[in-house]
Amino acid sequence: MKLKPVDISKTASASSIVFEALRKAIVEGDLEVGQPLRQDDIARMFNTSRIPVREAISRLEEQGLVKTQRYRGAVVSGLSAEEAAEIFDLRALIEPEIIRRSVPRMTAQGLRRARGFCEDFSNSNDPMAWGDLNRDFHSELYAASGLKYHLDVVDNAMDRVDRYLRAQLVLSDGMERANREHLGMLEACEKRDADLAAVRTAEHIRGAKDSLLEHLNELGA
Amino acid sequence: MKLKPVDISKTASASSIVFEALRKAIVEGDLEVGQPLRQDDIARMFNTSRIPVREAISRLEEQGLVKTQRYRGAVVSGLSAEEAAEIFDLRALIEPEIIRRSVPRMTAQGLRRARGFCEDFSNSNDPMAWGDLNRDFHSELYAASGLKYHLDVVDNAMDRVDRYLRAQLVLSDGMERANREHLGMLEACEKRDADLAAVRTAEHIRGAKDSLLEHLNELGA
DNA sequence: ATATCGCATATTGGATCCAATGATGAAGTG
DNA sequence: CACTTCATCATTGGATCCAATATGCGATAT
Repeated sequence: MKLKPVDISKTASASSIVFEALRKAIVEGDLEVGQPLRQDDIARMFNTSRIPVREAISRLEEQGLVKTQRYRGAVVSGLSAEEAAEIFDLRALIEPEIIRRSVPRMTAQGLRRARGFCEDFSNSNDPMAWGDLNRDFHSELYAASGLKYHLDVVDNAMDRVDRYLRAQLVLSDGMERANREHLGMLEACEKRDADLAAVRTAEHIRGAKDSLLEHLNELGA
Repeated sequence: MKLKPVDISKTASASSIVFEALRKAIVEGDLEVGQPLRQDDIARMFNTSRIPVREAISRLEEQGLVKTQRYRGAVVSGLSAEEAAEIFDLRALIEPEIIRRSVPRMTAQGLRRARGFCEDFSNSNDPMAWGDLNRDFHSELYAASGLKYHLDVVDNAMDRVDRYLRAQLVLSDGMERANREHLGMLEACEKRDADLAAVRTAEHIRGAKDSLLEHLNELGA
């Protein structure tokens, strides 16, 4: 008899289910910036009491996804253009380093998976799916690095700007350009040219940032 | 009548008091790695119920300072040598960039404060105080950058390796060397040489990492 | 008419209680 | 004597209840 071992001690608790659901909803923009999170409402939605909801909210706050004021509840936190820019800058600093250390350790399967995400991304016509595929692609390229802490930091950074990233993709040439740049990154990885991959990753992120800021300015002006 | 305005809505809740106290105790090494955090005990210590304690613990987990298993509670999480090294690497990547952007914006007062921390650090004979003064010095140099998100990330990184940093300082020439390197960083800032400050910051962090790993190997061998 | 006060309601923070699960150890069985 | 079984206890996760605070609206006074 062969069984796939599953760590049963990690079965989801109510609070982590609520946390993940809220996190996803906030990150993907289903909940608007500034919208208050009513503990009662959320508890009813998940058929639980407010206790797990409160734990979830306090974890979200620790991640910077909501802001709470005592006795006044939590609201989805947004970013100013400057704050978003800063986070893109941090990504442009870290992710090239991750991919540099990842390239020499990438397997053929990993590269195939990355190419798969890249193609799915370019073929998809569903703007809702773009964000996920974009992240899948990046994550796949970074996974081989084995840099767990770096990946945590980048994941949080991407969470914080995810909604802006999605906006950037639907803007004018965002999609076409992301695609082109992804292919460039992928090629560099396949050629095992870590430095080139790093350079192209940095350019890719800075490009997304600049394009986003431009459009934000247009909207603001 | 003149009153100093205080934002009363930010007065600490029980859960945040517990959170800060536990965080400090873990970061500074007062709680040993692997030690379980009993909700009841902690609640008694703070004269509250377990509810705020649980919120505090879930926030600590979000920060990576404890690990919890369902129905088995939370334990203080430690780092392997590799994980500690990875965090130092991330610091060596980010902090030079922060200081580079900070240098042109530093005020004379800021530089004076930094020099003050640096001198206190070098004059102090209390190993317990070294860790704090070291962090104060770094924070002061970084503050002018205005890079809030970067600073958050670095703060968490420092929290995670704080106990190792303290260990490194008491090791052989750790203190003397940190002092020398701090002076070098400070000089560069005072000369308004951002690039030099960045280089010296990177060397400082990599030096601390190498020295720490060496000694860990000695202990392990 | 407007500003202020006060009360009713909504909402959060925390305490207490109950249920679910993991640890411990004693008794029974081969 | 080793090994299993099962009952007890300790501990966590969640529900319900109560207290503290904010918000909104209407009455009242100027």
